[in-house]
Amino acid sequence: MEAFRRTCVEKGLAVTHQRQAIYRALISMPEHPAPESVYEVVRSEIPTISLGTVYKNIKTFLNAGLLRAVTLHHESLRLDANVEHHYHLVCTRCKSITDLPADDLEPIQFRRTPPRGFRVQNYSLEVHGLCAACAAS
Amino acid sequence: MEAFRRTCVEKGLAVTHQRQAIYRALISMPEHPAPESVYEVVRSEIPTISLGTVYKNIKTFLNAGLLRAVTLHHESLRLDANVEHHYHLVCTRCKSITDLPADDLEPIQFRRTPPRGFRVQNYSLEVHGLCAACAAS
DNA sequence: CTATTATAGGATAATTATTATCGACTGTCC
DNA sequence: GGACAGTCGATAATAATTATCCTATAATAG
Repeated sequence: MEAFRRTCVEKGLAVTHQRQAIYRALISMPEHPAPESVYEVVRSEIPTISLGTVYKNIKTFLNAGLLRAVTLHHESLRLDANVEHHYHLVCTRCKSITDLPADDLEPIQFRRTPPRGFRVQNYSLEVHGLCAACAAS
Repeated sequence: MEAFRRTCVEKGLAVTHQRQAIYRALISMPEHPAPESVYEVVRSEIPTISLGTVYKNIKTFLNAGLLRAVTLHHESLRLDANVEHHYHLVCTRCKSITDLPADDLEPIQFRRTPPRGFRVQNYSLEVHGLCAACAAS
């Protein structure tokens, strides 16, 4: 929480009551919540907060690196007609996706059994970075 | 394309003009398009097709396993306040997400340099399967 | 080959998630 | 303590997706 305040100051962000409540809610929620759920939690502390404020600050926190999105592609469904096992190269700048053959990487190996009785079916891996075009600029 | 027709018959899906055009568009698009882009391409072949039909059939294809979505979480932004490097266990049934410490897996190793001048920044890995609760039922 | 029927398509409205706008308010800095 | 920029809350607007409903067409039996 102290680190949060420090980062806000560094980035020139006002440390408001609402921002602190939103951030506190986020770190208390390990279930990777959607903005709507964060709103529910924050509202129990600040009943007058608006959903727009929650969205705005989540976006602010994402830009400040205080927070991460689980996927880079939540804005729209992206499709893959190649149902063979393979991975993806994703450009963090232009969001383009290209295929990466599975055997370009060493196979994924668990060091211990997955926790909490999770029954593994398969896995997906995205390599993030800059595509050639974006790296050039 | 023959395999497509066979799968349709197996799953009791009518092999319509529109479905074939949509599927043909999909396999011709390696850029992992959004439904809107697929619609644009199909429309050049069937100008009267409706966007709703494209959406409906994409969903049908996903259910039939003819197609895959790049991410399981496109319907809404999912947040992660833990900015340390770690992975995710994702339940394919209830879509719940739990953290998996990075050192539960052997480190990811490239066998060859990534293609197309891609400059790697980091990577994200999701292990898909059934959580304990969903596996029980 | 034609009739029948279930399924699918097209047009459109509705819903959901997210973003923008704008006047009022409040941290921050002097 | 007051000025100013940045933030908030309310609300409207937009974007993505889904549902509805009536018509058209693919599958299939005869």
